Amino acid sequence: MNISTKTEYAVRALSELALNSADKPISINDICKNRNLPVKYVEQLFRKLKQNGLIKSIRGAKGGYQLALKVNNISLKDIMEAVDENYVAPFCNGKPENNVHCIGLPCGFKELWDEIKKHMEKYFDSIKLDQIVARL
Amino acid sequence: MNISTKTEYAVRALSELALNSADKPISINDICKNRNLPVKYVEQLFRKLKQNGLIKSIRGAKGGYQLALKVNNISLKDIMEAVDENYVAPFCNGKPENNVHCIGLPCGFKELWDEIKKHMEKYFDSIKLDQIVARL
DNA sequence: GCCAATTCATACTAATTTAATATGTTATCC
DNA sequence: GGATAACATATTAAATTAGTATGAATTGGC
Repeated sequence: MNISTKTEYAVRALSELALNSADKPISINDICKNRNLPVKYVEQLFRKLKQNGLIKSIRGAKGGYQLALKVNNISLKDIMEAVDENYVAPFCNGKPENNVHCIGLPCGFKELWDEIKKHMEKYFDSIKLDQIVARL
Repeated sequence: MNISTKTEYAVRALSELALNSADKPISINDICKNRNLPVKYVEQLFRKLKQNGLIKSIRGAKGGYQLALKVNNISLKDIMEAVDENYVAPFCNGKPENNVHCIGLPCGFKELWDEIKKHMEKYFDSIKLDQIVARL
């Protein structure tokens, strides 16, 4: 139960976008230079963020990335979901193959983990990028 | 960001204690037989749970474990904290050696992670063992 | 048209963490 | 004194995560 490096890097990089890409796109290279992040790793994260519609890209020289949505419309949940897909993944997901510990027993744990998951998603969804950036 | 196996196992095993150890202690062997958990692994978890004052033990034959506190006085947070110490551990903890990404920059991220951590702790602390057991 | 800058894509390696096992000691009941 | 069970530590195995390497496709500017 912790914030993954993926999430942390994504938040850092997206903050850079939020602050500096309003008029012209900013390249991963510049972002990583500014924020001291590993270029190739961030590239991977950005591909996922793009697939999830959080950012848009311009290819070729002078290209780079910009936010695809308003800063107040991108939540920490969106970021985590994009970059770290099962960011809330309890062990028992109710599927028999993952539930070897409850053989022959009624398993009341799935419900619990589901509830926790729902709570967390709601909470992370309430934290928006603009609030994050406002504090920097 | 997920519920670790450690936490899951601990909750399962403690549920067994909550249900079946009121009058006489129950051994790890029995718990693990009932709940299909790896004995030696659970032993390790129980040592930590004991160190943290959540359970008490009776050594020797006919020995075993019992809860050291009321079921409504043991929270999911207590369990996680005991068994999975940094169960909420964001990457940037404000210490310089973990904060290489903010060299020369004011780092506003620590605050954010701290706030998240506080929220989670409060939430997990609100979930007590009796509520968990009541659902099984 | 070509070169540099840049995104896009995949494969691979390294490091770290987590899960699980192995071995053995100590205490206690019968 | 033997069986049972907690206690303790070390080791191995598996899985995940972080990071690197390589290279193709796209585009702007000279």
